[in-house]
Amino acid sequence: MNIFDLYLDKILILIKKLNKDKLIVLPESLNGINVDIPPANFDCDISTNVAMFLSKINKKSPIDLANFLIKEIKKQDVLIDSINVVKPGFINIKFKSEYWNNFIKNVNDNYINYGTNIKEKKKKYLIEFVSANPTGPLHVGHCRGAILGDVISNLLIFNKHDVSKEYYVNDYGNQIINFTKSVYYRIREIIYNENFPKDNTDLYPGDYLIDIANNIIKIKNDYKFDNFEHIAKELTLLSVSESLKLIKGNLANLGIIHDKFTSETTIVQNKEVEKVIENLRQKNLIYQGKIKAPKGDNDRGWIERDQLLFRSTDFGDDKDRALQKSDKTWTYFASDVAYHHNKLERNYDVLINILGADHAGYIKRITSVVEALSGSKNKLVCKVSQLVKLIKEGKPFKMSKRKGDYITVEDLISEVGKDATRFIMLNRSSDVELDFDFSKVKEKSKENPLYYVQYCFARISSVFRHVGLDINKDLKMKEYNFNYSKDEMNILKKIAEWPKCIETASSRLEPHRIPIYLYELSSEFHSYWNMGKEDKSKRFINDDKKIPNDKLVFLKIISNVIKSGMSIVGVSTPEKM
RNA sequence: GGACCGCUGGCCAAAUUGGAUAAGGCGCUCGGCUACGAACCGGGAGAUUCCAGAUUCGAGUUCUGGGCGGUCCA
Repeated sequence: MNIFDLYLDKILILIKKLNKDKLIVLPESLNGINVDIPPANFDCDISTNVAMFLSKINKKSPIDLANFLIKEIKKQDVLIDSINVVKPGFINIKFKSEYWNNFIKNVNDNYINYGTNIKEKKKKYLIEFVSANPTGPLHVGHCRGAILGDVISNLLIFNKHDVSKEYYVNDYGNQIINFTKSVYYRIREIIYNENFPKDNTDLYPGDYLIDIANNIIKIKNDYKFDNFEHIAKELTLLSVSESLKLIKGNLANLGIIHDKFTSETTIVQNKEVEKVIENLRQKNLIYQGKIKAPKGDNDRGWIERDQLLFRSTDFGDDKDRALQKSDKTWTYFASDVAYHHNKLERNYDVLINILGADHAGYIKRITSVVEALSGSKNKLVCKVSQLVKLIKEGKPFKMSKRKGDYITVEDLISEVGKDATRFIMLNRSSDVELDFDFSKVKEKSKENPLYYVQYCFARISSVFRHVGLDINKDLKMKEYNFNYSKDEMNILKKIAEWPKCIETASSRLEPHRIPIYLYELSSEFHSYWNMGKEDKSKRFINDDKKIPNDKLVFLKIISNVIKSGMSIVGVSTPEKM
């Protein structure tokens, strides 16, 4: 129940009728007329710009047109308490308490789905996120995109879409060979007491490799591990599988479970790369050619090579992209093209990729390919999360996988906790770099906005506890004829904004709006709570140790919205803290 | 050289997607627990929204040009 959308529909019907009656003129498109939340300092519930929008075409001043329109609006809506025209031409409407009682009843009766966007057409989504190389456990840098992807999934699911969460495993190529070699040397270190070649910078030095090595030795106790080439294939499979175990464990600790893991090796072995290239060739989008050196880069010794290229410039990319290296092996891009073709063949309405800022340059070429293969520009949506700037003891901290010098997801969770990690990573627009001061977050965990919202829920729970009611049970009300105070109305109006928050967050893939909304709602609630110290009428429990029905419903719908918001964010709402 | 992201009080930042007097937090400052939980609240100081143009009833938001920071470019 989105009261803003509902009222917009009403207004659209009205102006169409007025147009039919030749009382006003309408432009071709009515996009731009909206019904919104008025600023806090106006004593009204909703606000519309309809008069300003129509003023020009009607050759009337917004104010005059608004004055005409408010008479018509008032005629057809008996639940309006007051309606007036303000400065540039806004129409502000305040509803009678009957309207709000209906609203509250509706919200309370359907609280599980309150906020769900019922107008949205149900779609099948495939969302790919994390997809970190399977060469070790996840570190803090992976965290943000992981949480972003997971919460976007939750949002889409909340809006009743069909969502499949997928992880693309890059288990093919040089990185993986080096990784497997590293495991091999660790195994030899354990069995034969040989030193791990620490000066070989191609290898991965991290200690977790020792655990992986030990696990593999247990599984393959009949192996001698005396010739890398002989066992490379099997050792690769084992190493990747062990590494994925670590990663899945990390993700599970963050509260993230993917539906499917797709292996790059499998894509390549099934000849899917050849198939998709043939497909593109038939569309005349493939050719043998050379890429020009980037300008201003002449001093780095650019050699022009003859390569198999995809015409991504046809789709707005700034250069065509290589599918095959000069040694005829496929590029990373080529297998990714095949992977996206694979996704497309599985018939989703929308594909979403969550990428880190360091891969943003990759977006144009991959969206180009998907457009080429699917014929649709909006089939693939890429969402970039900007980097997390790590700060340790006041100084920027550069992580290096090579040196084994990085903060893992496990470190983070054991220090800060899953819930706080999720909330912090989400509390900011993904377009903005995030300063993550490791030591500060540890110290100040109590200042974390997570606790602020959780505390709000805990306070409400405590009221329920005091009067012997269960906050988790449905609240049945026979009658809704309450008269809420102005302070209470402000909070209820905030509750009315919830569906709008969900809609924007979901349509724009901006889940950070949810923690921000929850914080604002909590803030208004805490403020109201404290009023009870000075003014007994604002307390929930009265002198008879009972709670009046109006206050009970009031608390219940607030707690429901917090609970449902927090579950989208993927964090808990404890009843006691 | 190009692409993408950002630029809003001392610091971190939000902004109903073009709306009304630009939120909130940290820090600073003054105040509030004999409690439905102070992990909270109230008051105060602090702004030319990087610069210059343009679009219009109206620009932090759109467009053009420029500046700074970040990320990336077989």
